[in-house]
Amino acid sequence: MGSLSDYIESYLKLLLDNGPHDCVEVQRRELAERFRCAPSQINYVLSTRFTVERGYVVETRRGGGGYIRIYRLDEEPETSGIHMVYESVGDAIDRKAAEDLVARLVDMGVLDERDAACVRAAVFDQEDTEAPELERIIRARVLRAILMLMLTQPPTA
Amino acid sequence: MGSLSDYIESYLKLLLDNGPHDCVEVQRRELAERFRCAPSQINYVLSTRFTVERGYVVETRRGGGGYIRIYRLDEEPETSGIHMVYESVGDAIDRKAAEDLVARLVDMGVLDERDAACVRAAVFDQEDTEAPELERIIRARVLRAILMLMLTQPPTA
DNA sequence: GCTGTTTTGGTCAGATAAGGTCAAACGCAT
DNA sequence: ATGCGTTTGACCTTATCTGACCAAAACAGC
Repeated sequence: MGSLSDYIESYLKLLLDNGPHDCVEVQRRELAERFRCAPSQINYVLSTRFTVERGYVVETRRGGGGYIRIYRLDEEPETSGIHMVYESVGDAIDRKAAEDLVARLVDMGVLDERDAACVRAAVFDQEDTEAPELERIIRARVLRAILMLMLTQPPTA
Repeated sequence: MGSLSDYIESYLKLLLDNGPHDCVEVQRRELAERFRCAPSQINYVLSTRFTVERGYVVETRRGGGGYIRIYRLDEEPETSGIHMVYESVGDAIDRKAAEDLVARLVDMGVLDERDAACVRAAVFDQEDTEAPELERIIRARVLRAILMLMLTQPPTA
């Protein structure tokens, strides 16, 4: 306990605790200056401590007026569907495994029927192409991305 | 949301929202003065945010009494959203065209922000693979499938 | 009707202002 | 001395903004 990364981490969590929302917006450059470190240090902190598995979502924008926005998710990461998605979806996944995952998420009550239908439209109701392995890889990516978004931003929220 | 371009964009959309028609007329120089920027900044905003793909048509005239007129293309909701999806999404589609379509559907009010975010997660926030053409084909299929579902089964319905 | 001047807007290359990536160096505990 | 988490720096990508120069439309005086 005492590394620069730890300090940056606590600083950001402090901002989250004190702010009115579960969200903070900072600038990489400004943060790096405040802590007198290389800007890429900030990326290191984000990628090791503010991951989805730990209950955070990070959103960024480049260019003039760029920013880094950190959202804190309210669920317990362990029990949530998020954890399951990370466990079940690897680099590649076949249709059946994907369908099973969606069914389980619906069962758990973390995914509603409409969301499930969207996911099915996006990843199952698709013809096969001539590149089955690439297809499994793309399916995994799309599935993970869309489920992550749905779970981190539930409907009506 | 903090860049000058963003402010100019919202200002113009505000004028469109408050005006009696789906059309607004401004002067480039006057706008540039209001926002204290180079006149060409206005062209930048127009060319990045008020494109046909996003549902706007811009008409200009030079010389004394010159103007910049922005029309917001207004389609009938519901049915035409579906129509647009069929028009815009062919056998294959690149990222930019897909993004523009989604932005336009949001603008039209037939797709809410969360659905849009899901679609973006599914089709844009994806790394490139080594098979770009196949990727464009899969993107088109996924995009069409998911948008059709979302439009035919709107949230809260 | 011409012609030149003024008033607009258009274009495009380059500057500026973010943030991202990755490999190598560092440093401490085992 | 090796391994892992940390830290840095060089280089890249994206988004925005400006300025110099160009083009068209209107207008004024002939």
